[in-house]
Amino acid sequence: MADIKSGTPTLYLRDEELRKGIELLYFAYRDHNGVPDEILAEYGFGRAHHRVLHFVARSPGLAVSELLGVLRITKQSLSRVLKELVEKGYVRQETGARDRRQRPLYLTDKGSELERRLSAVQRERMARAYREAGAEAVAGFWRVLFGLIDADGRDAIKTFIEKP
Amino acid sequence: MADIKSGTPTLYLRDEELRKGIELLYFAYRDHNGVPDEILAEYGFGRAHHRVLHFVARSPGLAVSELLGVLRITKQSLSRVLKELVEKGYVRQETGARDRRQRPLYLTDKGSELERRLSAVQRERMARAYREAGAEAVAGFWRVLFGLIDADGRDAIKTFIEKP
DNA sequence: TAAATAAGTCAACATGGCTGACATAAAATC
DNA sequence: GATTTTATGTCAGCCATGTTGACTTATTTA
Repeated sequence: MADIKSGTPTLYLRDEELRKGIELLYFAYRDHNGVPDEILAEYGFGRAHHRVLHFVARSPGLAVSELLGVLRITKQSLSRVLKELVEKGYVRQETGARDRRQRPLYLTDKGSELERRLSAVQRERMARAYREAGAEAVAGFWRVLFGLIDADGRDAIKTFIEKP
Repeated sequence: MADIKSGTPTLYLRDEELRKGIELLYFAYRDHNGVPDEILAEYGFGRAHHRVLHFVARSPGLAVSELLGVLRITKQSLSRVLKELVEKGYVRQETGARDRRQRPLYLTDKGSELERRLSAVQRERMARAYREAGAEAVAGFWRVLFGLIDADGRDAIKTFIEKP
């Protein structure tokens, strides 16, 4: 209705396109995490555990503070899941070589195994989507997702992901 | 390190590409919901309320069972947020015309206002990402996201979104 | 008339965010 | 060398939102 007054008819199409992105993002994100959630439940874990496993697998030796920066949660929230992962033998903490206050994080063999199991189902789904959509679509997928990330978020992930 | 032993160099690129999609999806989804979450908090609402507002705005007159089907949550979970939205005057429930057991959902003026406020910030961010990425990228974005959705999920959203 | 369906409700539990306060060890600074 | 800052950990409690299970009411369908 605001559209009628605004006199910019192209806005209709535009809004429809924006809404489509918003909804697809919601449904895709949900289904992308569906199977991993079921697997995690077998272990008494949740999505938060998965994130820790993912980023520790991604950057072995990651400091706790670095992980906090990536996840953008409080240390109390992280502590809860990290503690469980360490106690159950999925994550190992060493003492920092340069700075002995730090506790660099590593996956144990058991942790690597679970991480691979979880990421396998996500990678398979992602691979299927890539295959169905084609290489050009994949490049566009990355570009738009990157554009959705906050300015400081883009900065924070620079070490992980180069600008697509 | 496992990679060095595996001897399948083509796998590197592929896995890197899949991981990139997985991580970008995580960061983009998080930031996409950041500002709306803050706005919702002003009203004492959460993301679940936003979803209800979104889909009721999207399909006025939606039956409760249809909303449950789209959101894929239990009616007890929905009940909690729907009740609040109705009590606080953001959502209105009528009695179904054809089937009087149904309670078609509509946004009140107040509800529409909030929904527009929430969707505005998401649409602005999405528009910025579209603009930065270009029209071709947007098409690819849709195609890959669609491919990430479960087979039955694709079915369920047919009424909302045509296959990109 | 009986059975199925749409919606609502109560209770209890789990996950994973949050704030606030405080403790310890190590590094950095004065 | 003493002090301050930093990295990490911990306790306690709150909130939002998902779950299961059991049960009710009104209405439609068979």
